[in-house]
Amino acid sequence: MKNTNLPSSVRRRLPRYYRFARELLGADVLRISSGELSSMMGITASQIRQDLSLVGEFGLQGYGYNVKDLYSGIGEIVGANRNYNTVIAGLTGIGLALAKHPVFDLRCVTLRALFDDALAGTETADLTVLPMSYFERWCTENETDIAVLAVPREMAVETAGAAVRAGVSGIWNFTGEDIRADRAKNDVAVVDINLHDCLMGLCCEIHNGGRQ
Amino acid sequence: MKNTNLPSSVRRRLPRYYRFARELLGADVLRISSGELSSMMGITASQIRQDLSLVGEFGLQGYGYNVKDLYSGIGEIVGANRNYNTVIAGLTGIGLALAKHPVFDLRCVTLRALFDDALAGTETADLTVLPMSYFERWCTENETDIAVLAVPREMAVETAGAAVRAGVSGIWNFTGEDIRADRAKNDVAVVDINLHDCLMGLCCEIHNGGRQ
DNA sequence: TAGATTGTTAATCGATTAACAATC
DNA sequence: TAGATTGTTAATCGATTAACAATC
Repeated sequence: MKNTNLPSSVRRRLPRYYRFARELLGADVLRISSGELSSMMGITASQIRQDLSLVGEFGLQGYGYNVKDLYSGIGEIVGANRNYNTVIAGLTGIGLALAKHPVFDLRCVTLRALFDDALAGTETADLTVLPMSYFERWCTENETDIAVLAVPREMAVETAGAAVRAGVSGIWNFTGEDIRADRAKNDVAVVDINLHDCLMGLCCEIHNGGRQ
Repeated sequence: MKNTNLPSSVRRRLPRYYRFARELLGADVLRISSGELSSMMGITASQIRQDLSLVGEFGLQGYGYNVKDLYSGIGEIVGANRNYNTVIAGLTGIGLALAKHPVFDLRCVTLRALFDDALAGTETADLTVLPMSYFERWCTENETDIAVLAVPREMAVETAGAAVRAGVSGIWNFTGEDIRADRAKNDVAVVDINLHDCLMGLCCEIHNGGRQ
């Protein structure tokens, strides 16, 4: 690891680099040049070299990047070697789909508990669903790292509050209500996924003539 | 409408402005200043004034912004007054959740058809699910604007190709495979939602000490 | 009029790209 | 050695912020 104080623009690209590195590794590719990676990823070779040089030192002049080093190097910065205990609150709609989604095959993320009143007591994804009233206490007692919020929008703020009080480190919010880091607490990372805004963004791109 | 050639940074923020304008309108707020909006949205008042002045002229010096004008003005640029015929391909997991999700209550987006082999013939969201083999022809014959891809990853490229051949204007891609505009066609807008990258991004933020 | 708040300009800041010397 | 490709610097480009005159 070279520089922990990466520009946020670079840090935001890391998960994608990491995915490509993993896929190359899975395909038994040993080395790759910035030029090849550039055409695979659709970004400039210059940007790739600039980014990767800030992240670490896995390149070899005249040769390219060693895929294995790339994968483990990015993994370290991205935090893929730790384990993140994760829970989902709300299983009506998106929550249930996420519980079964391959995204939770990520080695570093472990789904530990599911909360939903209507489905409490049933089994999903090898877990027994718990009622929402258990949410805050369970998260507090079980060192929860990530809370996925998929409750109805009206419950969003309340549930986010419970997650923060329970001491989670990150919130992945699908409720449609903005949670935002500044509303939570300084040391809680928040990613708001607003499907509404996102679809409207696509409409906007279409309306203004696609790519431009 | 003032300037169609908005910087993309501004255009990307429009859906969120639009959402806040709609909510203010729903709450019967008649006027709002950049300062008030700033604290609601968590961005600077300066950026709001800069952005909105590029978008149109709904501000009044000494008064603020007329919420109704704001809503209709942004709606026009964002393309909210048209109708987008939309289909979903793949109902295992995320696709089914999306079909039932309030995101499709957006007035300008109309869900017209659902495609899935396992569920073909059943009813969902007031529509009879069609088999995937009908996908391309149906989209061609029914002037489809947006195709939501939620098929298994292995089918992603094939299904995206079918959508492009059918002449859709936009693709909302949840498959986990990159589709990207440059892989599709110049006049097709693509929004890739990669849940995997997104969750890894949250892990990365947590690992590097939350917000910084 | 006085107070408030926009629209706009200029200054700053950060991100991307181009170019090339260093080096395997 | 010759060829290839990185790492890094400098140049460009774009986005954000600060400041204030214009104006309701």
